[in-house]
Amino acid sequence: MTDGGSTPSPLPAPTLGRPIVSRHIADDVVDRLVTAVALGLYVPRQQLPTERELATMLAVSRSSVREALKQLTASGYLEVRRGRNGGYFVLADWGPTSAERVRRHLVANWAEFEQIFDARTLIEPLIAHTAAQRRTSADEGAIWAALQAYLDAPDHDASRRADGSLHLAIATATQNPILVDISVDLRTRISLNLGAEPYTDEVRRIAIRQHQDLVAAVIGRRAEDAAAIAAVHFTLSETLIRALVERTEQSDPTT
Amino acid sequence: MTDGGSTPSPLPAPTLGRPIVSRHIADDVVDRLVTAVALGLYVPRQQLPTERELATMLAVSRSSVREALKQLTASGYLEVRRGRNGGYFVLADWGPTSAERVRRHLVANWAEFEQIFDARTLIEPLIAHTAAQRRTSADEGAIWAALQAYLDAPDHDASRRADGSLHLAIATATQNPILVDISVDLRTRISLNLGAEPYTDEVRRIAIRQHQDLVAAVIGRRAEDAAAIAAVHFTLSETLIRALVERTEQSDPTT
DNA sequence: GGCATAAGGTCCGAAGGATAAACCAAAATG
DNA sequence: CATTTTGGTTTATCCTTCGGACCTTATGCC
Repeated sequence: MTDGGSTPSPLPAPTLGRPIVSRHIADDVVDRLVTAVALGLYVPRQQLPTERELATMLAVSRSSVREALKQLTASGYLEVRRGRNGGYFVLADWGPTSAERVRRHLVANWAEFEQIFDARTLIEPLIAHTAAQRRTSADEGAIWAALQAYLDAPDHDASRRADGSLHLAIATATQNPILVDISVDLRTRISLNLGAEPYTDEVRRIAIRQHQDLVAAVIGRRAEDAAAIAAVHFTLSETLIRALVERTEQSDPTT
Repeated sequence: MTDGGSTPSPLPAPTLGRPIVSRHIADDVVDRLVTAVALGLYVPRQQLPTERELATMLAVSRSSVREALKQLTASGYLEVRRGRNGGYFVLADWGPTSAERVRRHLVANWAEFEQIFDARTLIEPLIAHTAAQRRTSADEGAIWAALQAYLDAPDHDASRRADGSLHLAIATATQNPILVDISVDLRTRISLNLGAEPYTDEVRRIAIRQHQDLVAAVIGRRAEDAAAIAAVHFTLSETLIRALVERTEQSDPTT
């Protein structure tokens, strides 16, 4: 951009940000579905609504839904079965399949991960703090139920799903939908890029204890404690990812 | 949170959220331009880039830019002059023109305002706190320059613009773009709905003092102080808006 | 076995957006 | 007065989306 010479300020070309890209409906549908699965709304082996149902639910044409499902199937996220009782099913091994792909994906988006984790360890304690201050008795019930569901989770997937519900219930207790959105957004951005947060059994034991403490603090209105526990708890995910990266980097340092 | 679906079924279909609506390119352009003006990138009486320039900058067709400019002109946000040295100019009295429209707009979006202000008074202190801890010497220079520009602002518009730059500089000092985005987003959502934050001269005196204190705390790495000052400072806007609503409600309680 | 059913798979045409390009009209500059 | 720079207009074309109609596959039930 050449200097016109008539502008008094040293900003001849005020940037308006990135170019506007026209997104297709199918891309929006993909985002919705990926987010839904990432948040545990649909779990592996579960069947999605039929194409026609999805089209109605999302108020888009079946063609657009089909385009989205086609992309997700091609990416290995979904499996399709034909005929009666057929439909689209969530696949178990979500996201990048090989360690190499995980590593490549992680390092490629490392800067973004750092930012997300950082923002999370800053904001989630604030959410926990606020939730402890503001939670209603209805929130108490929801949080307690979510914790119970988490403790009772029979398998890995159910546990991951319940984890999401629990944190959602706590965020909801802030009484502020914007904070809920931010929390969900941050978690989604991690889950979207990873397929899922890593979640070994050892980690689960630690998380169980932390979740119990966090719930106790929020319900007991001990805001400072809740914030502190949340700070530690959300550092856990970050530690895990870092360990995962280092592991995969060791196993395959080339390429 | 209202119940979206009214289907009598016992919740067999997990909700995927709101229907997907296809947004037009022109709407995106409108959002960009409104945001740019709301953030002070363009001030009243200033000329926007030409249609052809905007089309190139945003990587959309001139037709789409024209559609957006047409909407903004029809809404009273922009003025257009033809011929050489013509173009689109930002109008001075931005946003709803009559008090009645302000009032209607405010009460219609009141729930959202409450949420935004609440989230802001929670998050901005966190940002100030973090900025005080992490600010580099480069940030110090930028923040100091922004404060100077704010103090030197000759008129109302320049002051408002400098206010935005100052808070942007502080958010940037957190070293986390996600936090910057959140801060900008919250401010934009207020400015978008209001046209501008109210900004009387009396308020400006208070804000000047608060800005000086805030900058001193951030630069002095006094995180707790910075958070406390930010908490007070961002309450100011809320108080103002509430006063504005009550005033307009008094002046015209009907309709 | 055979048939109805419920799913995905395919195809087509209509309608509307978005784009690019050419051209018209107005106003300032020299 | 001619040139230039701006917005204003028109047109042709391509792509997306939609809403159907219809085909294919496989299950469940008689």
